[in-house]
Amino acid sequence: MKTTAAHPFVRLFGRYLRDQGFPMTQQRASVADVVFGSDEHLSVEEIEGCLRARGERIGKATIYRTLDLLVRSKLVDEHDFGEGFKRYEHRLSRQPVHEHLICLSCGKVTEFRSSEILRLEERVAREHGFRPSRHKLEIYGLCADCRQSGARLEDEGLTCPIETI
Amino acid sequence: MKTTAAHPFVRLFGRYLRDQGFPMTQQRASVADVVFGSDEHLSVEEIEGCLRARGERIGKATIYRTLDLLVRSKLVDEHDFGEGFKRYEHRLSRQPVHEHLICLSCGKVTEFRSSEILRLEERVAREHGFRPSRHKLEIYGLCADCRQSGARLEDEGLTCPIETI
DNA sequence: CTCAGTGCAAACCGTTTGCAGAACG
DNA sequence: CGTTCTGCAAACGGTTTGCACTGAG
Repeated sequence: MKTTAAHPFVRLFGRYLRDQGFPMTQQRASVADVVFGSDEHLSVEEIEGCLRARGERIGKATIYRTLDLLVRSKLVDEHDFGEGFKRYEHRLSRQPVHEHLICLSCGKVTEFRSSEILRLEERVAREHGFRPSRHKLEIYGLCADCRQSGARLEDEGLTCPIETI
Repeated sequence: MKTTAAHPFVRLFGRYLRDQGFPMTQQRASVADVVFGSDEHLSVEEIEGCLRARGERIGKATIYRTLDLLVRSKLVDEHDFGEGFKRYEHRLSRQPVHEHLICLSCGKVTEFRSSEILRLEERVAREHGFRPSRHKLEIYGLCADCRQSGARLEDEGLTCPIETI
């Protein structure tokens, strides 16, 4: 049942479910509690691990189905950082719109805000007759820690840079 | 054999292969020719279709392996627009760094350049001790055509916006 | 001849789905 | 009690891999 220390934001999810005519089950509450209780960008595997660490065994299918509801509710964002699987991040207690710095060595994700990007989105969209709905700005590279521990990014490619053709 | 009308950029790929000690085969030349011959963002399925239309039957595995080489050579960029599969775009005859507008209704991809984004990348990275390697800016929404034909993006989520908590 | 490349089919892996049984209201 | 959810396992789909065969040098 795990009524212990349920994250307050879980109630918001409960409201969304009620609005949509879906019941709040203990599995849904548990998955939501894990997601709202972390400020990381969690993978399904990590979520499953957190649940198991609490002594709750919830099937992957249920986790996926609950994440789908959380994303629909707009309380949670889904990200694909090109790792071959998705990551999930709740949108509460943080700036609703933010961008990501992703370390190519350790995978750490850092968030940052930018107002310029909103202006840029607006302007570019206008120039193309495009109605923007959302954007994604990701900067990939090496985080401070990995730089210091001497991590390197392999670089191959043509010996003659294409610009010199 | 298809010596007919091979795209000149294929020779660059040949040079890369030679540099790496790999032979240029007719399959590799054909895949490269299709990619360099299009200014679209092609999926593997589309590449396979182009090859078939020319009367060439090349196995998917070979196409994937060749695309891997093309990406390594930095002559081709790999993109994931969240469709569940990858798209490939050659980097020649166009601005090497550019961003994408992606229509959520018809899937059309439009490119644009932005110098602000480079400055922004530089500044944000410096603020976080991050060494940037590349970035990705994608704006999702409705293209002009889809707007005119009355396309809509469904929107659900909480009835009470989270900002009002 | 030799060795890497190719093509087929099977494996992979994150994710989705079908269905029998459990749980909510 | 009916309806929805859950959990298992099988299915899915894009991508990767193993391996016998082919072909280039």
